[in-house]
Amino acid sequence: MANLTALRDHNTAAVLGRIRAADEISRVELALATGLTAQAISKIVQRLAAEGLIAPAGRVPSAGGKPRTLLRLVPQARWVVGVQLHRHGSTLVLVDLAGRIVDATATRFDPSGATPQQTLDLIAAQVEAVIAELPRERVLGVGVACPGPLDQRTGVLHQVTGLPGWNGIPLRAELAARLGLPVFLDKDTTAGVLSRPGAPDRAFVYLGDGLGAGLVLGGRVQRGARTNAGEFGHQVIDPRGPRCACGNHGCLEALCRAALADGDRGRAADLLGEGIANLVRLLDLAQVVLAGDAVLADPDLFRDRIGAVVRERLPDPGWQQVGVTVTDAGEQVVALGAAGLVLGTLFGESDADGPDAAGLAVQAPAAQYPE
Amino acid sequence: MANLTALRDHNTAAVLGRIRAADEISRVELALATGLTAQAISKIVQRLAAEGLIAPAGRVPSAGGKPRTLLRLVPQARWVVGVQLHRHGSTLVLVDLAGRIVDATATRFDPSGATPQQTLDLIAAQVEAVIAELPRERVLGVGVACPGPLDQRTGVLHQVTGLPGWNGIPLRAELAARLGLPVFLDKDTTAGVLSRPGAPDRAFVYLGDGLGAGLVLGGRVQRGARTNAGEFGHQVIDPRGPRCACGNHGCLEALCRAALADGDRGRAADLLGEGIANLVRLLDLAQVVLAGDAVLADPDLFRDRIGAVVRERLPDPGWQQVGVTVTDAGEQVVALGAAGLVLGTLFGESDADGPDAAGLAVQAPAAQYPE
DNA sequence: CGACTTAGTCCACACTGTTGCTTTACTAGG
DNA sequence: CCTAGTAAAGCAACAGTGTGGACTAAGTCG
Repeated sequence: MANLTALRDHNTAAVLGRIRAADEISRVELALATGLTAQAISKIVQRLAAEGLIAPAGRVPSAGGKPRTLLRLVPQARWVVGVQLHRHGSTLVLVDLAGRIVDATATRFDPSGATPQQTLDLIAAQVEAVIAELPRERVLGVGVACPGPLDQRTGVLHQVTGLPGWNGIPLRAELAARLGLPVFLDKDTTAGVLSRPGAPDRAFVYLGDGLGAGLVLGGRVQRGARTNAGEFGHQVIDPRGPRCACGNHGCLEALCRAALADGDRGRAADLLGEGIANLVRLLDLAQVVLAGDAVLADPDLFRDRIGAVVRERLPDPGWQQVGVTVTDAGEQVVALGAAGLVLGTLFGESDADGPDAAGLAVQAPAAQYPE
Repeated sequence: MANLTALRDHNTAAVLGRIRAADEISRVELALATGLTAQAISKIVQRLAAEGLIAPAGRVPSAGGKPRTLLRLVPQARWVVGVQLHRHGSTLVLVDLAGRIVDATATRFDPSGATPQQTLDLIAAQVEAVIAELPRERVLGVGVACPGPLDQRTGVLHQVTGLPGWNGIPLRAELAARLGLPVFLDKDTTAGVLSRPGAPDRAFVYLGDGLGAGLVLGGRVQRGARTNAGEFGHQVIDPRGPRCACGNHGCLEALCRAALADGDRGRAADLLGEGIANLVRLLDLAQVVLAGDAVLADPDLFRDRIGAVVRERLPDPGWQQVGVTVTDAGEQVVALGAAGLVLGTLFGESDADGPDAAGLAVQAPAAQYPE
């Protein structure tokens, strides 16, 4: 997969990604940013405009010549559905090209009280409901986020935590067959890191029932050899600490939950800060986004204390530029991130390249396309 | 940078990479592996053969038709020099296309006893000596590995540990000017992970004076926002542990060194195993390569105990496939990895794409090319 | 108003990988 | 030995990519 079509798609995605990142940008700046010639940008922009994805948006004051024409996304040109499936129900969001949540539904139900097939029927019905008013050809696809472990490449669930009976369910194929739309599946934390565009090296840290992380490294999602990267909570921070459900002692997750159980959010934040500082140094990250019930209960405290620990642990001024923030999407982060799985294919943030170094391997398609 | 030239280079590198990985491979298999058509492979192979990089190597028994022609690298077609610069001197290796060390020199000297300029002159002379007999146009370049921190993108050293006076030295440019060859610079641990081809998600863990890691994730080197990823040793494993030089308590590095100081290699291995298990789960790695003086002092012990800890900590059978080995390159790993920095550009393992998600950003060149 | 500057496009072009067909080189069967 | 069948590899024409040079559009400035 590295022919002329791939080249075009790659460049097109890069241009779209730049436009999204800049909100408004001129052709000249696009040429500069991508390294392509003005002529190539001109062609690509024409194609995108013909597809309705972008449109001119005013002009920049001239600097002694013809003024630059600003371009921007047409948010309503395409739509994407993001689904979070968790132990207590589902959350759906309808998202436009600009990444704005246009519609949302949260349903509480007990997935273990029904067969997976029934639950899939329910999810499919929910998706249909949310896109009912839209021209179907403008719906790019559906992203689904689940607790792991799962196989992102094949779209099959494994022993999903708290959902017995789902082991081996080919969720992606099942849903694609029901909907007739492209479906993407990934871990909830991995989806979370795609909830908003961000730095090329960043982490999404989710402290809820469990503790997990999603990683974007070198501008691409890190999924790992078995697409289950992000096990952040079970690192041993204190071998004499309390026993964790995973069998070890003093896992970061166990320590944080113990602190939260004591009502001591400050301690939980400090502990989490230690783990995040380790993470930042290991991977040289520029940005950390926090989320999860526990964090959302007191966002400022977590942001400030974790930021403080990170600054303390990374004294070198060169490292000071680590942005620690709490997600602005609240409880919809993961569903929004699931939508991001689909949008990423358009904007070039997902690693459509697959596992191969050179991006040329024969690859399992990242999405299930209906036949 | 994503034009036809880039496309060709990308495919060429992918084909070369496949040939290296397979040792011997036919055109048909190359087409299958890369997804390119047989015709495209035919053209690329012709070009590579014309450049002398590959040559036919026998045939596969026919299965009822024209037999497949096997292709393989011509190891002597190109050469690469790898340099490790450390606190006590330098190690040089001359490496052929197959990654074999053809010549090697290790020199002990005190870099702090001379000006950086003098040391650079010395290194340049050593490189010249090792390539003296070779046709210069067949020397692809020189890779240099240093302790961090440094800026890989600009090729400038920062406050290198143990080498005062080197802060701000543009090592890459200086050396390229002296040699008239492309020069690549990177952290020693990052170089180490490129010492041999390996899994797309792997780590190189070096336990010597310090403790660091090099990471290849999703088939690309993880360098991070400031190209200083790999700070593996200063994760806090035990907050009540001994004080570390970095100011924190109970860093993995401090604990390991304390164990080694006690003569207790087993404890050091177990501790390191914990850290590595955390790493494997966080990034979902398939392979871990161990190196460093401490490990080489008793390779089997480290391999076996770390392997055992990893298997114990990752009980899910899906995770069992983590290969833990000790490098076969001994004390020359880092220098060999420095050579790998150069070879990677040929075989498509390095991330020539730079930090941008789509690989299209205007980028600082990864190598310094002489003018 | 005219000279100048910058943005953006038209057109011919070089070069990529692809498609359809042919040649090469072997096995199998009479 | 000959013929049919099969698979690998190359040839030639082609579609589509980004590029380079010339040209047009739309401003500023003196």
